[in-house]
Amino acid sequence: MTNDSSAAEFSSAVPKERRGLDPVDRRILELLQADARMPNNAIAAAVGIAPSTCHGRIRALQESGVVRGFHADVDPAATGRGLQAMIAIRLHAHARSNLATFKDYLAQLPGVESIFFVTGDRDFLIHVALSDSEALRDLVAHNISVHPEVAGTNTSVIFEYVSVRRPAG
Amino acid sequence: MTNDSSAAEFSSAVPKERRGLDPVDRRILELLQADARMPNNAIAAAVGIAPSTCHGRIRALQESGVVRGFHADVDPAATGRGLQAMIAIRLHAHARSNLATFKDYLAQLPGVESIFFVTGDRDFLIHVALSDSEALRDLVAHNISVHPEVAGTNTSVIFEYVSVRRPAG
DNA sequence: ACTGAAAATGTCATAGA
DNA sequence: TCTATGACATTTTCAGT
Repeated sequence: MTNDSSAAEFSSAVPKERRGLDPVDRRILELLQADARMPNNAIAAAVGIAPSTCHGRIRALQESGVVRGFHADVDPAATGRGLQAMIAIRLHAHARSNLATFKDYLAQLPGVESIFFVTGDRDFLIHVALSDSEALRDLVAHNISVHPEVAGTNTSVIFEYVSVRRPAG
Repeated sequence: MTNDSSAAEFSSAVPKERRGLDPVDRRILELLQADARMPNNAIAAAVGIAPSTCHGRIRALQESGVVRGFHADVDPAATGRGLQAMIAIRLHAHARSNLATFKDYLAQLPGVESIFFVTGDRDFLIHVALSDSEALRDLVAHNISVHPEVAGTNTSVIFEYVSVRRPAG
């Protein structure tokens, strides 16, 4: 299993946080991405290590920030927000100094699912999920367009949104 | 199994799938969105119902499709994909009949995190996470732009991506 | 819908490779 | 340092009420 050469000494002494992830770690991550509620011992069996070792690895992955959290994927339509849109926002040139503040403002708006701060002809893209077109119009008209830093917006309705989950490999 | 109280009969006989969500259900959903690994009995205590009842509600929410799954949030940078981008894709007018096929093609490409099928001047927006700019260039040049159905692409690098989690309310 | 018991699971301490 | 085994605490699950 382990070789007895002196080189092995060095490689195993390196802390895990500073190295790349093991194949085993990557496999654990894939399984947890597919199902965050998969039991620890089932994960251990799937990747071929002991449950306690697996538990320690998962804990290390969380504490090192590789795993940022575990979240339920809730259907927006089921909670009364069946209309999704992508709103592109362009800011005035002089307003680009305090982008963090504007980002926090966007995060507080109702229905905002995610925020992309991008290069190119637009500054922000925000993905929103709202009850209906009236709520979308209100959001853009009353909360975004009127903002003094906003130079312009461009709203696209989302017909379909797919979050791609990669299979184990 | 059957109770003899006529009043309780009516209120409990309504199937949960056809009604709107209870305030208790909504609270459970919020907690699970914040932390999918929160223990059932902790959720039950937080929302003020018995663990068995809470467990039944969570199972019903899953089976009715309100909860689509539980997923680990893994930092893309930690798995060697530190460069994120949003690629806008415009299709040829004649190619818009088989959008589902093209969507499946996109979903199979490496690094694709999510796909937005939108209205407006673009047809698709895809959020990708890749190792470096070379991988991004390869993806656009060799896998997207060359596709016969693609009329044009527009790539924006993502400086920051924030997934907004709404607090309990 | 609640309570309590049994089964399954998660967690931690200790020890070996 | 990584891994494995076993004891213990917690949680899930299912019975009855």
